[in-house]
Amino acid sequence: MARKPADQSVSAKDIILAAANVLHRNGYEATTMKDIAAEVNLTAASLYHHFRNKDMLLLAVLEGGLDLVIELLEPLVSDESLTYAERLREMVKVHIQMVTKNTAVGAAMIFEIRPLMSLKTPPISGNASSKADKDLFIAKRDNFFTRRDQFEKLYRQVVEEGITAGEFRQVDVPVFVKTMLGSNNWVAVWYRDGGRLTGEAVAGMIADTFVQSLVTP
Amino acid sequence: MARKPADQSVSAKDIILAAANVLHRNGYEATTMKDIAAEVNLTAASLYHHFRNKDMLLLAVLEGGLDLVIELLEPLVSDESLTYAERLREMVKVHIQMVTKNTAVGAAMIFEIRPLMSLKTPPISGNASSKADKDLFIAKRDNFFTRRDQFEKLYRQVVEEGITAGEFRQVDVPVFVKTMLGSNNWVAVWYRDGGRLTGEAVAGMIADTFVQSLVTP
DNA sequence: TTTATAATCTAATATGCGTTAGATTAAAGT
DNA sequence: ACTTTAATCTAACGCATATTAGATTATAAA
Repeated sequence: MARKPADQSVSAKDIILAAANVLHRNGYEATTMKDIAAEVNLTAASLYHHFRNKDMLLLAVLEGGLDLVIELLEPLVSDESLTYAERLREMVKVHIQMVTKNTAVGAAMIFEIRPLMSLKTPPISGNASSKADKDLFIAKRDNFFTRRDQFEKLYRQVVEEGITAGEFRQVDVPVFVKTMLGSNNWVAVWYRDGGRLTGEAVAGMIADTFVQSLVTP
Repeated sequence: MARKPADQSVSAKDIILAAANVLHRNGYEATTMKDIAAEVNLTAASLYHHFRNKDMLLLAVLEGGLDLVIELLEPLVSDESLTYAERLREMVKVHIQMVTKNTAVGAAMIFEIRPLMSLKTPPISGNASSKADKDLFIAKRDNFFTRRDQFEKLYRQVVEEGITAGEFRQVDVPVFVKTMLGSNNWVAVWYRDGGRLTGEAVAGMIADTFVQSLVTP
């Protein structure tokens, strides 16, 4: 059928990974197809063999990152062998370590949301294929936001149940969770590999901060 | 000498304010000179009468926002009539209310940092004036980051002194402060006017979260 | 009233970027 | 061997954008 040789042939996954790196470095709008291509030694045009257009590629990055965190957090939410405080601590630790280690996750969490929100002014002509592309993009984008809500809901659930169980003090759950998410996501902004602290150490400290706040005797 | 008539003539401050709004809506790279100009009923070209170029204009926005928060936080840091917990609570409240009310502050705090970090590849020719512009930009940018450090230092000081005074538990101050900043800044991302809670209410809740965490008996 | 200058506009330039078209290369299947 | 098809390239197109040049308008100072 096809092709999958030695040094030629870069997989879609490779491209997604490269895009994640560039996204993390430069942000959404400042990331060019050329930049991404260069990261895998291709030309910009070649990327279109793997992805319909730029938005689709970047969306793939965000989806991948988000799916990864959700996959790791989900089992913790309902791990009956842990107290709610322990569940929350583990979640924060996993979340932050993903953000520091996996650039796609970092990208998915920060900065990249707004450009997706508003589908820019429809270019010009009612080109047939571009109309279909746009619909596909919108569908995928909506799906991304839905997953994002699911992600946030994981945190809410643990906090809510912890309150009900009397383990946590009463807080406004949506705001408290967003407060946590802000801190966790922000790590992607300031954390640098090889700095004073490891990602794990940072994760532990931030987990402590919120658990301490919640579990006041 | 000059001119400053009725309905013509838009001040630099007006333009900065407009730019702040657009920045807050669209992010750095997605903000065009045309967008900004439209917000004050001018053409893009007219903006160049007030600012040397786009970077300078946007930098003016960020500077303005940052200066404003610093100005408001500074007196709280050393207000001897307040406990450290009270100082911290007030700082968080002021910070968040600025972020929700003043688009320039929100812009200065989030999203807009990375594009400034890396001065993109020098366009092409060694145009004389553009070289000078670039130097000026770099100088102003460095100054911005310096102010940003000062801002962060305000928080560090209060936390440090609170620990020394025995009012707060022992924490890693740099990480704790960045954790707070993440939460506070993140508010600019999710807060919407007219939502379930006022900016003030949100500010109070987030302030509680961190004070509770710090002042565990 | 004249003059200087601030503030704005219209028009043009140049460049970077996303994207498309078409040719080329290399492997897999037959 | 031959054919098909995946993966890539080179070249080109079109568009939006930042920026510049030059003309125009309006006001303050003389």
